[in-house]
Amino acid sequence: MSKQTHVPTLIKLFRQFGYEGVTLSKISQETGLGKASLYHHFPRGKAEMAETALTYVNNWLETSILEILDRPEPAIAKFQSMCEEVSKFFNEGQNSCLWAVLLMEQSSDDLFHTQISGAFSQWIEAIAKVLVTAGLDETLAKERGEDAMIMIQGALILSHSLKDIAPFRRVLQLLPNQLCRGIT
Amino acid sequence: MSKQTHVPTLIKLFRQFGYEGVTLSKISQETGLGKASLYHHFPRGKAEMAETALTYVNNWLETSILEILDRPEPAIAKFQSMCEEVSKFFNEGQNSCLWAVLLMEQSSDDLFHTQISGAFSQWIEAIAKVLVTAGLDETLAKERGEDAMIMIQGALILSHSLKDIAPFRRVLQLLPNQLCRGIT
DNA sequence: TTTTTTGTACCGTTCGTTCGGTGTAGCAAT
DNA sequence: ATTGCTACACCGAACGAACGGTACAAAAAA
Repeated sequence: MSKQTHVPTLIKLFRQFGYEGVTLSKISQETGLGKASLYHHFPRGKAEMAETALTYVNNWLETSILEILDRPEPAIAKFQSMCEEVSKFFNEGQNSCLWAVLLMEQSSDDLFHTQISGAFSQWIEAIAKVLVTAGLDETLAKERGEDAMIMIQGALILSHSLKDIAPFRRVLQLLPNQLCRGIT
Repeated sequence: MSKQTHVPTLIKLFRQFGYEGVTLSKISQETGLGKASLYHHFPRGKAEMAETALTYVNNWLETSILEILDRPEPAIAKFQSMCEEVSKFFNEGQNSCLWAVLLMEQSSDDLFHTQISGAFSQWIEAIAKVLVTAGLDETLAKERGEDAMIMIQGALILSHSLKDIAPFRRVLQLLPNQLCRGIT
């Protein structure tokens, strides 16, 4: 079996239990691979497994989200498609965000911080670019991009805490218009 | 030394490394207490140490935040004081939130989820009550309370990711007016 | 003295990791 | 068709280290 086969399992585990919370036994159990086999695919061990999961998510950002925001469509339509994709990715708010999870534990921070920080910046920049093209001031556009990250991440935490996906749904429903407010 | 003396250290450790990321060795090192002493103060071990840290934070919520929101002042003034207190508590966005950290690792979720969920609900309810008193619709008021949680938590994650406290500061600066919008 | 607090040594378990392989498929050369 | 060789995916068993936790007696405080 290919190495890529087990990446979704890795993502699921790391975002559910965090880096320190995931054990090789759990990974072995969930993938059906022996511990030694895991080291065949990921010679640098647990760190490489988490990095691979992170790379997969960052790839989702580039191929799904950034692609949507680059389409030749009106800004509002792009943001609506983006929010649909986000909702699908996070299973309507029931999944947590791998970026946020790995950010929290500062132990492994330096290992992953570059990738995570870069992902956020890329996403913000892409949203800002859409808004600037639509005629918005550059500074304001970037703030709106940051706002999008803030609301998505905050909504994930709140929904996760209350065990109620309503806040997440509401945020994603209002976000497109909120980003476009004041655009001709 | 009293048990309460070392609670801030516990909070610092758990929010920095997460529940699984904190080891008794680290705690022993940071507090200067031997393992036996730790088990004297916290007979149920690591879980009790985390619970104590969590209880301390929940106590901060009740004595600081909920007290502010219960003062006989205009809504906008209450929210401004609240945001100042929040900014102080999170060291202008440089600290992460213990609630969010412990929420992330679902391994220990059932142990802490009740306390965390309760804290969020209390805070939301207190904000909503202020807004209802100021004449806002009940449903809308509760949504505004949720929005406050969303923006604070989201801003913490973003600021932590970008290693830039500007988004956190901006959110806290705008939050009072945002909560009060549409109030006579 | 009695109670509370601590240092030290230790317990069994599990951690991430590594060693030394097995089984299988392909692929030439014989 | 058989042989030898290589590449690959896989795994059981074990490693040293560190984990959370405990027993117990010395020491400090009351």
